[in-house]
Amino acid sequence: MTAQDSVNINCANCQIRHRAVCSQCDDAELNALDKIKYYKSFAAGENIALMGDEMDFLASVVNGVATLSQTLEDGRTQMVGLLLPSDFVGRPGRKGIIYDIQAKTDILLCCFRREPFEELMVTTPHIVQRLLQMTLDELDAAREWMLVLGRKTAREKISSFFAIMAQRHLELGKLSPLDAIEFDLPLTREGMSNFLGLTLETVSRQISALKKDGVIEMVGKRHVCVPNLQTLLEEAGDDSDGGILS
Amino acid sequence: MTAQDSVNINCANCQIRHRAVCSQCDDAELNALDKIKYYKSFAAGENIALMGDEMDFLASVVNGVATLSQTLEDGRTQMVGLLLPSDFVGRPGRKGIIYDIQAKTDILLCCFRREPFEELMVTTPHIVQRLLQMTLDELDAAREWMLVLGRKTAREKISSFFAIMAQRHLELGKLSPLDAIEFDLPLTREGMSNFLGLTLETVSRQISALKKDGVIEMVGKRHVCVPNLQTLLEEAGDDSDGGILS
DNA sequence: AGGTTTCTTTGACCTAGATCAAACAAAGTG
DNA sequence: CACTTTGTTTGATCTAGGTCAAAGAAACCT
Repeated sequence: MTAQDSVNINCANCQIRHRAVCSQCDDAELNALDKIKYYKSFAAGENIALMGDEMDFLASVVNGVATLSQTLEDGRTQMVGLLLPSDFVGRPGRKGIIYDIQAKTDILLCCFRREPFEELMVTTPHIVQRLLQMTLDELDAAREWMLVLGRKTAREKISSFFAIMAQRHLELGKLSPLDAIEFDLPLTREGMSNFLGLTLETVSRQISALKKDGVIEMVGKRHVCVPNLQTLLEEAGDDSDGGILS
Repeated sequence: MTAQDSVNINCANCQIRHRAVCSQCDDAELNALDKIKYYKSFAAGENIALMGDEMDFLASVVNGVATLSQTLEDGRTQMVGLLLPSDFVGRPGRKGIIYDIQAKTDILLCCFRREPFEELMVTTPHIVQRLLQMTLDELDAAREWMLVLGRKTAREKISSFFAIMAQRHLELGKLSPLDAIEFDLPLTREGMSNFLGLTLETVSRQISALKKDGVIEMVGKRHVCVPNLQTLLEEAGDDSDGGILS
């Protein structure tokens, strides 16, 4: 009922067609997928699934943002995945959900019924191959994130998060890495604190500090402007290579 | 030259045959793999590959332990992977190594030449399918680890690490989860500190504390005895389900 | 417009774990 | 066997980030 009707969606005009799990499929394979798919949207804040649930579909995020998170008995929670457009939701071969999956903005999913999808995985190598690539990329991202969680200071953590957002934005957009980059934060301060293993107060303080030091500019609470990506990367600690125009 | 000659290794008597990347292969497929593989061993402490290297093989760990880790400019390092027997080393489709890979004990790898292995991946669905399963498992493990890094206390972190070791040991062994579990630590105190995002002093202190409280017993510096797994799991904070005999 | 509710910022204080330092233990070496 | 080297333990102190508290600020009601 949200973005779903604004565009009449189908594979031909799909925005994530070239990045999602179906990106390596030919027309016949796409056709097979089309038969087992349906669109479903969730409102911001809504739970897509909770730990312990069974999910009878797998999906691609078409637009919007969702998170995966884990919570300890006493309420401490850690985000373990950030699902952006083209990302895959759910695990083939296992119905049971082991993370909470929550929509952070209004979100539209392209859902595949589990049974026939898993059958397609056997007969359609392109799907498994693409899924393997995507999973390997997620694993790399998770490992980068582990470095952030385990070894970076609060300021470096916030900078790293902004850098991830900025770079995601760069990939999708058309701008040069030398321009200023602007984007909206998909998470509240609390969301960021759960992403980074901090408290929301520390997140707020570090954002204020980065603002004061001119590393970022804020328009309202959610809109960020990064005047110089290189400076931000240095603050994040993963400067490494001179890294221009990679 | 270590474990390699103690057993005359081949697929028929391979200890990891049923868990590794080749576990779903039939005889013909195994035969194709056999043609492109060779064994290679590394001594404890030796680097298998360093960040920036190119690796012209992919491999399964046959025996021994290796680690993946990332290091910041100023020397802070975070372990991001622990490679145990049957685990897969290297990323198909990317020669460039983005983590340091180091042998922590003497280790034996079953190496596949990259080019022909990647060709096999196209023609042999069983390999890609198994690799996808294994990668999804690693991703789950990485996410569990993110919760540890981001939200657990030092005591919980150490307990979690011991719990992982104990459970790995349970899987391979034949004992009941109600027995006492014994195993050797594959890492030094510093290794554990890099695994858990702590300093080695904190690791040492927390081990002493767990020992004093009877949660674990130590024989020498490296051999651990867990008299009661349930108690350890409670200390680790992931008690959750009553969890007997799962 | 007044009144919730939700999110954010900032201040004051405290503590878990880091840092600095020293002694000890075990293993390898000449 | 004395002598490094490498790993471990324990103590004393410090500090980054957590906790507790309160006051904005924005959005959403009715």
